[in-house]
Parts: sequence; C-alpha cells; structure tokens
Amino acid sequence: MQQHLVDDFITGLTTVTTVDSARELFTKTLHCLDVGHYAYLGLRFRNAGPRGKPFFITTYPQPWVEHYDNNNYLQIDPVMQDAPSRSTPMHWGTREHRKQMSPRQKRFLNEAAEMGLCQGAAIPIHAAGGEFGLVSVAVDATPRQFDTMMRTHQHQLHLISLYYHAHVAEKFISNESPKVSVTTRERECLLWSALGKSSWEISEILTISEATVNFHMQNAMRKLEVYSRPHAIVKAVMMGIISP
Amino acid sequence: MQQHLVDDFITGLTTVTTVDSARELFTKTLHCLDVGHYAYLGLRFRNAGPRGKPFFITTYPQPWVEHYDNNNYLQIDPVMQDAPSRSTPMHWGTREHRKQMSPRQKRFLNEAAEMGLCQGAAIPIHAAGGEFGLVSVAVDATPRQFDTMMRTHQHQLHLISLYYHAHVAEKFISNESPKVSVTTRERECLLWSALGKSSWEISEILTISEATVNFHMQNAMRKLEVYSRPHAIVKAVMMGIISP
DNA sequence: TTGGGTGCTAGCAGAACTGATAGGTTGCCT
DNA sequence: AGGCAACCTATCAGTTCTGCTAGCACCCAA
Repeated sequence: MQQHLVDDFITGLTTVTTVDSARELFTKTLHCLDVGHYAYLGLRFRNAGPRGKPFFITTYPQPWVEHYDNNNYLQIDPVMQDAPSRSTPMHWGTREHRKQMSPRQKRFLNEAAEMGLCQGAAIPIHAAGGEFGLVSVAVDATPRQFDTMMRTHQHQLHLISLYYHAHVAEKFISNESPKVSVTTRERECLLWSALGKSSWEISEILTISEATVNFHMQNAMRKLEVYSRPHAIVKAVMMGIISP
Repeated sequence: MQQHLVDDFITGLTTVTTVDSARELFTKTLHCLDVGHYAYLGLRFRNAGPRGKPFFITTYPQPWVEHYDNNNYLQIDPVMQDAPSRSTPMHWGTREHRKQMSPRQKRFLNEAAEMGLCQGAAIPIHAAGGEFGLVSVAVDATPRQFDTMMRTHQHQLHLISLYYHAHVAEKFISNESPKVSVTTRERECLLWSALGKSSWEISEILTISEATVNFHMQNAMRKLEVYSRPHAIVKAVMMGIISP
C-alpha cells in the first residue's frame, strides 16, 4: 500500500486554492490508483439549506451521463439508493451485488456495463454538519481484476475521497456566511419547542410569561427569515444553532 | 504501512457477535499500533433520539477519568469542543495546538500530561443517520516520537476507527426498531411543513382541503407519539422519515 | 450623566393548529 | 359478493401560535 500517495494528496490539498485545482489533483491522484472513471457528488452542505444544489463532477463517459440524466436514473441507480445510508464503502456490479437487485436495476447495471462501467466501488462520506458526499468509481475489468484492485487500493481510495470531500465542503461553506446571532432566550425557546413543548410549557420551564416566549420565538423566526415554528426549528438545526 | 492490520480488523469485525468482543478486537488492534490509551465515544445514534445516552469506552487511566468527570471537563476539553465540527483527524497537545488554547484549556492539557496523556490524535467520525463517534488516542511520548508515530500509523488508526464505529452503530441501531410507518400523504405533509408551509399552503400544493392536511398531520403526530408540529418534524428528521 | 443600542418582559386581535368524528375509496382475504 | 383494513378526504369547536405594540433593565460610549 502506497502510503505516500495519500500523504501527498493531503499535502497537495493544503496548497491548492480553488475548487478546480482541487478537482485536478483529485483526478490525477485517482489516476495513479488505476481508476478509469469516477463521479463525485456533494450534497447537503451545511448552509446550502433544503434542496440545495448538489455539487457534481465526473469523468464518466459523456453518453452515459446524458443517458443517465434523460432517464432519471437517479431514482433507480442502486448506488444512489444504498450508499447514503451506509457508513463504509460498498462494491456494485459484482455477482453478489446483482443478486439482490430488482429487474429494473439489473437492466440499469447491464446498460452501464455496455458503456464500460462493469463494476466499481462507492464510498459514502458523512462529514461534519450533516454534509454528505459520494465518490463512485467504475472500472472495465474482470471480476478477478476488480477484486485484486480493491484489495490493494480500496483504503487509499477511501482516505483520499474523505479528505477531498472535507476540503471541498470547507471551501463550499466558507463562501456563505449565515451570521445569524440568536440570543440565549431565543435559543432556549427554539430548543424546547423542538422537543415538543408549547409556549405555555416553555414559559413554565423558563419561569417567564407565555407572551414573552412568543415574543422570543418571533424574533428567532425573523432572524431566521421564516414564518412558522416548524420551519424555524428545521433551519436552526440545519445551521447548528440547536442540536436536539 | 501495514495494510493487513486494517484488513484483518475488518475481517475480524464480521466474525464478532457482541459489542464486547468488538471492543476487545478494537483494543487489541490499537495495541498493535502502539496506542497507549484510547477513548471511544459514540453519540447521537439514529434512534437514540434527543439527549440519547452516549456509548463510552476507554482505556485511559482510571484516576484521570474520575478527575475528568468530577470537574465536568467535557465542557472544557478542547478535543470535545473542536472534533465534532471537523471531518478529518486532528492532533491535540502539540505545540501548535496549545498556542490557540485559552488559559483554562492549557491548564487542562497540563493536568492531562501529568497523567501521562501528553498528546494524541482525535478522529471524528460522522456516519449515516447523523451518528457521531469520536476516537481519541493519547501517548506518553516526545513530540518527535509522536510525529513519527502519526506519520506511520494515522491512516490505519483512521480506517480502523471508522469501521469500528460503523459496526458498533449498526449493532446499536439494530436493537431498537422504531417501526413507524407513515403514509405517503403524511410524509408529504411533514416535509412541506418542515419547509415552512402552512396547512392552507400545503392544501394548495397537494390540491386537497386544509382540513385534510390537518388530519394527515394529526395521524403523523400520533404515530410519532408527539403533540405538536415542531416536535413531529424534528422526530421525523431524526428517524430519517424526511430529509429537508 | 445622558442618550442609544440590545435584550428581556408582557398583552391583545386575528390566523393557524389540535383533537375528535365521519363518509368514501381501494385492495385483499374468505 | 361480502367483510375488513388501510388510507384519503372532509368538518367543527377549542386551543395555540403569529404579528404587532410597548415598557423596563443593562451596558457602553459620548
């Protein structure tokens, strides 16, 4: 196992300044690991909010990407179905993996194989603040070759993907600054509300009047630019203001 | 870099059946990496809910653990402050790390050093479902020794911690089964409410009456065993029913 | 010491939500 | 066909939340 590859990548990341140069470094490093094609998908960045635009780059064949988009394969792709709920890498397109697939998914995998994407590995990445990333690599190889390749390279692939995502997420986040400063009382009210308490109950807990609790919730909602408690709480959790 | 150590650990995990035997394997493997003391903290397991009891094991010296507890050092410990918001490993107790510490934190680090916990590494682990784990290792060594050790062992330590947490989390989760089955409409109502829509707005979106939206929210709340929308949404997000 | 800013406290009308009740549709089993 | 369960649709009284207004305490700078 070439440890220097991982270390060089990490060192390299500290020197790059743009998202593009980070991508180049990532592509070059994966190339050293004999990865033919890869796709990186960054979702749910902390301040991207609900339904935030995903961050997506790929070296998959262009025809396949278009075919994938046109047929809305995001809904079928077994990797997209399973990976987000996993914490460790998974292999797809292998004999065992195919066994558990539905007919539609088998068709999907066959179509991918025709494009030279026979099998591969998917690395789910869960980072701080609920950020999620996914690195999927594909190779055109025999099962035996793939097996050997994973045995020698999987851990490096894993680490490199992890650090890459952490770096991209950081860059992505640093650009947006929420700057919402809620007061102590406001945060307390948000938290108790998130835990199911009504205004009256919160007033008893904090020993203030119900009207005051409502006032604090008002201000919290105004600061968060929302117009209902449910939304305020969701946004507060998203932004790390409260963690129930 | 001894790849076999990581692979053996992963293989070993698939054979263990109890949480205790997993811990033993973990301890033994870390011992091979010259780790003197370690602590593992598992928090926020998916179904543990708000304020869930943490899962904690450690080989730190007993006097230190007691001293830590008695003085409520959880609030001061710089590792506990920083690690959860990081996505990659960090080193603590080093010269650079100490520079950024407050006087109280410096005192804390000095007390730790007196117990033989001079410096170490902390590995934050973010897994599926918002689970969070932290592996902190400490060594009684010179800065130079520590540096060498990290250069050769950090990646293995990282991978081993990752797989260990994933395994423990899975065991931890499988024991509790939420078994809450919300219907399509209920899920839709929860999601739109989480995005700030009122009952009337949701009724327009789904082209049903406002009363019907309220009814679906009712049922969702009953199934989730809560008595307000904010709480229902928080719980639904926690349980992975909706992801705004 | 005086003014301005910030945060906490509080009350009230109108809109939104909670909880209970009931009819209608679909699909499944007998 | 009939019975049954699950789900969706809808209504209404009582409670809670939203939006607005206003006073009070504290800190800090002029």
